[in-house]
Amino acid sequence: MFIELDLQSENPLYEQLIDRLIEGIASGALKPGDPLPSVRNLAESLGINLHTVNKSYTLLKQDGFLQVHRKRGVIVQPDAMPGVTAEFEAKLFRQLRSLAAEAAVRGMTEEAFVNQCRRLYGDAIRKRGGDGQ
Amino acid sequence: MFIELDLQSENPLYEQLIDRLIEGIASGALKPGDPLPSVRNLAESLGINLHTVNKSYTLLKQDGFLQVHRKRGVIVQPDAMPGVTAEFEAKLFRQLRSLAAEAAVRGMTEEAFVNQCRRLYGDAIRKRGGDGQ
Amino acid sequence: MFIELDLQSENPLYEQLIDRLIEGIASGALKPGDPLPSVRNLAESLGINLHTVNKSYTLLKQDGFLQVHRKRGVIVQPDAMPGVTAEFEAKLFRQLRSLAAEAAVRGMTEEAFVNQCRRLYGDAIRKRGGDGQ
Amino acid sequence: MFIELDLQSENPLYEQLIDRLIEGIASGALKPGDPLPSVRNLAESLGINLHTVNKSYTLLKQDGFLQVHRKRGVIVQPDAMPGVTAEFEAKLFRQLRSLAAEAAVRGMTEEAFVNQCRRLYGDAIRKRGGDGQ
DNA sequence: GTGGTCTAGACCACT
DNA sequence: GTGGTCTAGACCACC
Repeated sequence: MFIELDLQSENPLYEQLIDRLIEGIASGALKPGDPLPSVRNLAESLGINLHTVNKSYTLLKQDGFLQVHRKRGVIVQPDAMPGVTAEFEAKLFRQLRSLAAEAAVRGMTEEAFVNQCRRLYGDAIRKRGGDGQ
Repeated sequence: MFIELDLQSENPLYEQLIDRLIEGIASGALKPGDPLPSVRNLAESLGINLHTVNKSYTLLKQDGFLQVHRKRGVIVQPDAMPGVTAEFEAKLFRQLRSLAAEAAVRGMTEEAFVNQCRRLYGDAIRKRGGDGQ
Repeated sequence: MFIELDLQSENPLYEQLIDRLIEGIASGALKPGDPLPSVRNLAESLGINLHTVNKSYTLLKQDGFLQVHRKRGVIVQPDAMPGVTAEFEAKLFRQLRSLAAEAAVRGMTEEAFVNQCRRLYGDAIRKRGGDGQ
Repeated sequence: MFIELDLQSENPLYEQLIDRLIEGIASGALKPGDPLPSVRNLAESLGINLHTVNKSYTLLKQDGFLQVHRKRGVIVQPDAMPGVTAEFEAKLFRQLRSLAAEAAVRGMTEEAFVNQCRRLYGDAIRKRGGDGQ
């Protein structure tokens, strides 16, 4: 799990971190039950503040992607991952609609757009069953 | 062009307005050369601040989606729309990667995800050749 | 809305504030659509930190009790309040079970316990339709 | 007395254990004078730290629910259980007020709320006179 | 040592 | 002026 954050991005750090962690779960680099670094460790290794990491963890916990175990610290959800909720569908709809419209206006064909979607989904799960590093 | 903005959204109003306008262009509701309402008019009819509309127009002009004519006011780009720039590709990549990863983790299959992408692209251009009002 | 927090309580301040605000909504002191003090104002008038108030507001927003309006600031949910979710039922179950067991062991009769429950529910909604102060 | 603790709960383990033991007394599974497992045994069978069990026992002893006999070890209070103290009344008041308010806001009727209270009280004492194992 | 909470002070985007 | 984000430093409860 090498995580890099873009300090210049318009996206807040805690959201970038959330994205990287979900991508890690999708790719299999982070497997159900795997321990995550402590808030302090991760903050230090990323060069950001402890509270920022804590916010990411807390939000991921609220959504069911992580669990906070009394003794084991923070771990990847070992039971069922959250499914496709209405909230996620709404978010997916909103963001895809906006991206699709701009792609169309810019002259990207449906096939080019759809292929990109397919490619990135494939990339996301590429390492599934892999080594975890 | 009925435009609705969500005052409770986390997305800033000016971005929502940009999205709606690009969607209007994609769908054909706004055609190249079509005049847009004046900043003042649109602001009033949407019930938002004049500066907010102005910001949206300015950004769309910078990206080449709109033109400001001395007398005709703001119009939809009558010449070539901006193409698929590196910037847009990067944005598309970033957002799709994040959405795809979350979709995968939530158990959405590749086909379901890709179909949703295709459907929304189709929706975006559905009215092309239509009346535009 | 006179709110008092117990700085000595074992309950965190942000939870106490959440409780007081929900009680305010239940009693009718806070009506749907009513504006809430700004984060800074409330923090100052309560003598606590701005971030603590912010945390309470954020959690109440996530649960659907409050809305954050672009222009109007934070307001009480003007549409439908969140209903009896599975999460709330679980929380209610857990806490009531524990309280009921201890009450029983301490010799409180079922009628005494139930009456207390009824009385506090009545208290909670007592001012409904009242003046709002 | 099958006790299960939730390692992911926000409630500390020692509080969960206290709750389970009081529920055991309420239901009759634990009768006045009954011996409790030693700190060491219980800790091992629950898979938690010895100090955690010790803390629960100590607090229950302080409140009068348990006694520590020189030779018989820890036993359930054989004489009069602690009654309805001012402290307990205050705790009951605080927690019920908060739950009742949230229930009301979420649209739970007084009857539904009170019925749930009555049901859980009934559940708590259901096994009284039963076998205790 | 862990996460949770609170305080303090600062900057920014949005309206 | 509003909420949102980030940093910094501190204390505490739990294990």
